[in-house]
Amino acid sequence: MAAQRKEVIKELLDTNGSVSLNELGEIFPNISSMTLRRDLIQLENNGHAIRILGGAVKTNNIVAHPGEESAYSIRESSKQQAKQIIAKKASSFLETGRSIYLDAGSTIMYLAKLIPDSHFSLITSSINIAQLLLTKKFPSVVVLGGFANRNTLSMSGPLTAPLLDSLNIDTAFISASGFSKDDNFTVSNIYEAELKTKVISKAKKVVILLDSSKIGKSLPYTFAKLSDIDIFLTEGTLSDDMRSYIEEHGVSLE
Amino acid sequence: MAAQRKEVIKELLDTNGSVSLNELGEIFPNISSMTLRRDLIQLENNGHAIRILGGAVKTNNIVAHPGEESAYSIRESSKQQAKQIIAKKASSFLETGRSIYLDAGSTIMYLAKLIPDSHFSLITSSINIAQLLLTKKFPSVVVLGGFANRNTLSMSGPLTAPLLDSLNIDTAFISASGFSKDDNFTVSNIYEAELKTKVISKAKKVVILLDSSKIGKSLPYTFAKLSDIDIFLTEGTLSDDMRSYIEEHGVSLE
DNA sequence: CATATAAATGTTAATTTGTCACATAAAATA
DNA sequence: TATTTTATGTGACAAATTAACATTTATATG
Repeated sequence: MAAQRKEVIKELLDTNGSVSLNELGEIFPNISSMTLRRDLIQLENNGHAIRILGGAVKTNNIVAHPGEESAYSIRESSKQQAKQIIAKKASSFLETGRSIYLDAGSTIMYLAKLIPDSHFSLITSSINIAQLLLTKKFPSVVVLGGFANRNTLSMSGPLTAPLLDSLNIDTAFISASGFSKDDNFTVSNIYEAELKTKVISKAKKVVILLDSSKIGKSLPYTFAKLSDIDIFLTEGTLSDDMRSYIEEHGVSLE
Repeated sequence: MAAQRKEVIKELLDTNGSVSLNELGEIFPNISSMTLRRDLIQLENNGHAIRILGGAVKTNNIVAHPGEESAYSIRESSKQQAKQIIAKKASSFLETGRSIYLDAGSTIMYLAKLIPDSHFSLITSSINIAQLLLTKKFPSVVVLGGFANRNTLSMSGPLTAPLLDSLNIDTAFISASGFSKDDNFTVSNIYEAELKTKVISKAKKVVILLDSSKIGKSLPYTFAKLSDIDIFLTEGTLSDDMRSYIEEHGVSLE
């Protein structure tokens, strides 16, 4: 079947960076070269590849996030939508020419996708986000090094802090795993908490992105109190109680 | 003159994103198409372009696979096997418990795939390799931060060096874009050259991985001389001349 | 300065790759 | 079932690329 064949070709492109028509001919012995050629033409038209003599090579096509392709439960997909809404709100705080910190996390990933291809100085500790940002032409991208965490695909720990010392941050977009009245912004990993704290202390403006499912939750490590941040973005409707609590602390809530 | 012509072609590539041989033929009416072709081949070898049917396109339009310059060319895809052979050889130098540096580059990517899921301390400047390593359960992974390069998907530059100061390296696996008698190990990017030099100076044992197509080529920046390295891995058969030259310098050749 | 050597360029034929137009088969739709 | 639409196959032809060799131009070097 055609669609399946194209999937295989796309995967080959992803893993090897390129495919030759000869290879394809060996993989699909009873498909004519003309058809394989046409497959590549399609991939080229879709922007997945560009054809070169004898085959094709992959273009700016990134596998953005873990599980992007796979089917989501309705519940999960509604979260995705929430994250996109939040990312959209956050994008209005982007200013060309500024130095911007992008935290790890899928909400921030959506924001990263919305960043226009223009002259920003982008700083991130996330491997995935770095990879996405590098598909753009203009922004400069600095990746914070350090110990890499398998779960978050981001760096933190003692090696990371020194790098930050020589960087200035205009706006930091930060995510959290929990927000509660008692503990405010929390995560489950102490190194990531330390990093976020440090970034927040350096940033002129701090924007928190938090989907409403995380509100009311508390995890082991607090990295910031309400007074440390400037803008709180979420998608749902908060209780009046929570809303006034946040705004009382001088935080702009959207 | 040749150099000037290549400059013009490079500019054309930069401004238009692509050039066709027909265009070039009109711009340089008294230069044979063969020569123009050879110019494009050079640009491809230097990583500035990739050739397509009838011309070439700029590489920055294409996003990267780990690796050096011409990793995208179909003509290189035949080298994948060579790279795997080299990676296989290199894997015999892996020792559990050691601190290992993995350079950026597709040959090293193959090596990364061969690393057993066990307790290594792995250090890398490559985003792709980091991502691959993080799929394993046991090794600890440190990513070097710094300015990210769109083409190689790896970090280098002034922010990167300080991170290395606090790390020890038992064995460093390094790739190069060229090796020649005159210049020894070369790459096309000065920051990457600096990083490799620094890594080599810190490593107790240095293993170079180089597929034979790169032998005899020279790029702008030398990052190491033969005397700096311990083991030279390649797949093809070298000329007796080259072989003895390498071994005379006390380098183990496999 | 002359000559040897290397590097760059030109020429051509053979080979490879690509395109086009049309035929056929398969799938979708009415 | 008939009718479109879509996907695939075929082969002749055009175009681009390669490879091998010839020629020119630059560069050493005695």
